[in-house]
Amino acid sequence: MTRDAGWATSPPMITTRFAPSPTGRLHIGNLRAAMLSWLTARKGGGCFILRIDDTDAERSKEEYVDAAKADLTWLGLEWDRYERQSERMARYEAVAQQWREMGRLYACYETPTELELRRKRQLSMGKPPVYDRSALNLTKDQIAAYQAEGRRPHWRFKLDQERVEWEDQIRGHVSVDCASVSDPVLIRDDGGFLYTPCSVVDDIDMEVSHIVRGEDHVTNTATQIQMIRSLGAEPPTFAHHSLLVGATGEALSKRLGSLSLASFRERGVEPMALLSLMARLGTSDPIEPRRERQALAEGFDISRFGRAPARFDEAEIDRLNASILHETPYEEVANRLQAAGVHDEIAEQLWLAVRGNLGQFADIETWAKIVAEGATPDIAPEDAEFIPQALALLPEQPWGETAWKDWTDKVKAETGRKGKALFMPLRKALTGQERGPEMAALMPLLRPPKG
RNA sequence: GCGCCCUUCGUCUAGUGGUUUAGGACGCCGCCCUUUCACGGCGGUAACACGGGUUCGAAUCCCGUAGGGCGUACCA
Repeated sequence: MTRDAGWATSPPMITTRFAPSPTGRLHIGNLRAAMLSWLTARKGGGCFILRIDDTDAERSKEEYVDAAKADLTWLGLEWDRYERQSERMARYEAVAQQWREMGRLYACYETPTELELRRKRQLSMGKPPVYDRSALNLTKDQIAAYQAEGRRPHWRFKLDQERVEWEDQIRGHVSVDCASVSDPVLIRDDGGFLYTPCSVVDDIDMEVSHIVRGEDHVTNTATQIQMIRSLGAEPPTFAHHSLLVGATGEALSKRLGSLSLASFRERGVEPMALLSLMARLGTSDPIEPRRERQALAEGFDISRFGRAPARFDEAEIDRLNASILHETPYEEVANRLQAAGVHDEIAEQLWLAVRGNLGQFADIETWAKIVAEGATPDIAPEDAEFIPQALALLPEQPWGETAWKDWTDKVKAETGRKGKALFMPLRKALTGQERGPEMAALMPLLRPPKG
């Protein structure tokens, strides 16, 4: 598929896809693949496909399909097109038949146990555990015997024993020798299609131009390129990103449960904190807190990602989360404040006074409560006499902009206290907290403490 | 076991033989702001995994060692 300059007056449309299998919740590793695919499409004004890889009827669950959509929607990673592989079985069947006719797909009768044994034997002899293609040499009688036994065949794609090479947008020049790769099983003995053929057929049919996925697919890519070419199509552009590892460098697969997107949501993480990290982690570009998805797409360049595994540190999320909150204007959270039960009359003032001290949005509730009900004062033993004395000097309500200064000036004059010894006890008496917003800004919203 | 990939400040990384006293971001530390903490602003600290080569000269090239990731499925 070569394009001449005259025809390609506009750049070719970029199409990417994210293809999760609904066998579990989406986790942070999935997000990396989804996010990079989404950004690749969005940056070029292209098309992002959400494709549910649900060909395995046994393990796929509808609840996970819904959950994946909910997770992506929560993050704002909207898709332009939605596909389900389970609805395309007839198409895969047709391609399989085409491959059979071409002699590229052949029936095998080994059981999983037999294959396992054979691999072990090869390993113990110091040989790579590559399928030996013995099914290709089966006689008619042997096949008949297997069938009489009730064995159903599984089907393998016959690889050309050649070196497959491509220019990967992240990994550079990649070369895989297919002579050292087993012919991939495409169809199981129960007739079910595996991931590989469906993916290949879909990517061709849906005109996917850029496949962005984890490096665990690098070897697959070689076999997929052969399949794509066997169908007369041109392989798309590939970008295989490194996988994430934990904060201490351990493989992330061990703790994916605690790293589900749902768990981040439940913990009160802002979607943009997650996206800000994922869009830049692994590049040398600064990981900046962003509130706009499009801003992330504009500075995005897939080729800036490195090949080394990147550490995912949850503390980074918390920092980004806080920074994002600190600079979020009132208009963007007005609805959420209302939902949190903050009175409209004070919502904006409260937000502007308190946002700089929030680690997560829900922290606003603490301050809303203090403002609405008054705080339970926190009085250190050494301030037991000082606080009642100071409270007696509190100005008349309503407290205005100068209330804090008026009060502290007065208390200072009466008691001779100054500096931290003056301000900290007053802060703790009024808010019950030892850290918090600028008191001058907060005081007009406060009321005298309880008790 | 074998194959592929990776290893620069605590973290993400720039760097493709001299322009490097190895750059940036985050963290950390300090200072400033605030007659308090936090928030914010400014500045500083800090690294080429190890061992051999090649070269006038190596973070950069080669070999080896160690460590890590991935693959080697009738998973994706």
